[in-house]
Amino acid sequence: MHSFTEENYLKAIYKLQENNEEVVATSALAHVMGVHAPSVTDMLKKMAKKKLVSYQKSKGFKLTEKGKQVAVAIIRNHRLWEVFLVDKLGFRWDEVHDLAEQLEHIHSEALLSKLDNYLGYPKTDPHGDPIPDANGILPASKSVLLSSLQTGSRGKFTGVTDHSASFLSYLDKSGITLGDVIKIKHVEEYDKTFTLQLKGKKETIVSFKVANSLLISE
Amino acid sequence: MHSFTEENYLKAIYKLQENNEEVVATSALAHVMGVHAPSVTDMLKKMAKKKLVSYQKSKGFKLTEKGKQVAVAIIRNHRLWEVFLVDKLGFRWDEVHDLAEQLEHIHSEALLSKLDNYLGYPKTDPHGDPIPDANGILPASKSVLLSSLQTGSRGKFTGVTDHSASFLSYLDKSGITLGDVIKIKHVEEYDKTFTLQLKGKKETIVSFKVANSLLISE
DNA sequence: TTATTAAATTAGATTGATCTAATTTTTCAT
DNA sequence: ATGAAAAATTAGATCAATCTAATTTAATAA
Repeated sequence: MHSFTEENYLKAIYKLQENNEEVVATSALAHVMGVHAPSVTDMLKKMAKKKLVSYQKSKGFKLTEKGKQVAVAIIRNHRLWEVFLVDKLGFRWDEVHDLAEQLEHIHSEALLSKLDNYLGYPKTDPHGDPIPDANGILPASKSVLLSSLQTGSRGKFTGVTDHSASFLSYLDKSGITLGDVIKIKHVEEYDKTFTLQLKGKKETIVSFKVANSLLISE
Repeated sequence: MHSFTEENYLKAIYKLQENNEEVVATSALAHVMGVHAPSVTDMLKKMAKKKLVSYQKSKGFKLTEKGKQVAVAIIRNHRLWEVFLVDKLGFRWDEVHDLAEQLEHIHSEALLSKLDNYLGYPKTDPHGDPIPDANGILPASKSVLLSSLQTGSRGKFTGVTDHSASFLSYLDKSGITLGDVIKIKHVEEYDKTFTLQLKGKKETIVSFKVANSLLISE
């Protein structure tokens, strides 16, 4: 099948494409992969030969349908393993990313389908990210950034855009938990600090940086 | 840490040593690893540099204490994952080997210790093989081959020496299950065919080849 | 004990993934 | 529209793991 390295490239390209549907730049990919640009060029040529990416010299590249399928399958693996690690083994949500990065490369349809069943066909991972189904269909999310909302609006906290352990444990410490209903009490003009009302808790003040990493639904 | 390849070499050397405490031959290791002899020589030099094996040119080699520790840790991983796959995910005992070969290379003390706890600190894997504890201690087994026993003896079926899927599913088909108490009714002089009495079942006849792959305790 | 066979090692190549340094292509601001 | 800066690619090396072919070392059988 594909090497771990190839799979990691595919995942990275997928995530870079997610934002805007544009082609991806060599330098951007090199940056997220933590390698130097010529390594990316080399790898892209190999993957282009396998029809995983469409690539035109010096013009950027994007995943083919086949490449997208592989990327989504790996993301499915990653997120299902994260659910396992948190729900079954008792890891915290800020501990599971690196482990899932290893587990996501286990190649077995049978394993993933049994795991999915064992976990009760979860729809989202511990960070609120949607889990693609076995056919690679990813439910479209209608969430928006808390930072884009105005005073008085309310919604449910359903995901994060920053998955770093430091941000996640900051949220734990602040008592902001996935699924909480949040109401915006006030937005400070000067520095865009948000004052939040969490159901059943006292008011919490968070910076713009934090508000800009929280996804809100409904 | 160590590469998957190195870990697989260590595991293979460990298994070859297990039988007799002698040094291992390059050709034997090449055979079980499915590579050609010069690859083994190269790899051994690398591993000798890392003090994982002691190696004297053209004289064979054996694991150092350090090498043994790594090998046992991988075997622990492998067997714990097999328990997970069978007990939690519902795989059959003849399906789990290849999957566990992938899972055993996940590097995380924390993961393994949580998995061990989640599984209830099992002592043996689904094939009856003992699981080393977190310190790498492997309980000595006192089992013997069924083929070495005489008519009239009885004991509990606690393990196999042939782990192939074909042998395991043959046992399923024949109704011979791990934990069964087996009594030897008769051993045919001519071809060493064994007639067995399984508790609560009718008599079963198995070939010497089969009797020679069943481990009996007590 | 010595010649033959078997096993192990060395030599030299290959493949995948990476690097640095040099070169080419693209972008973009004047 | 053209020249400087940025981005991408090519060229040439390196490292890990493997190979084949050639050579050396060890085992063994007459």
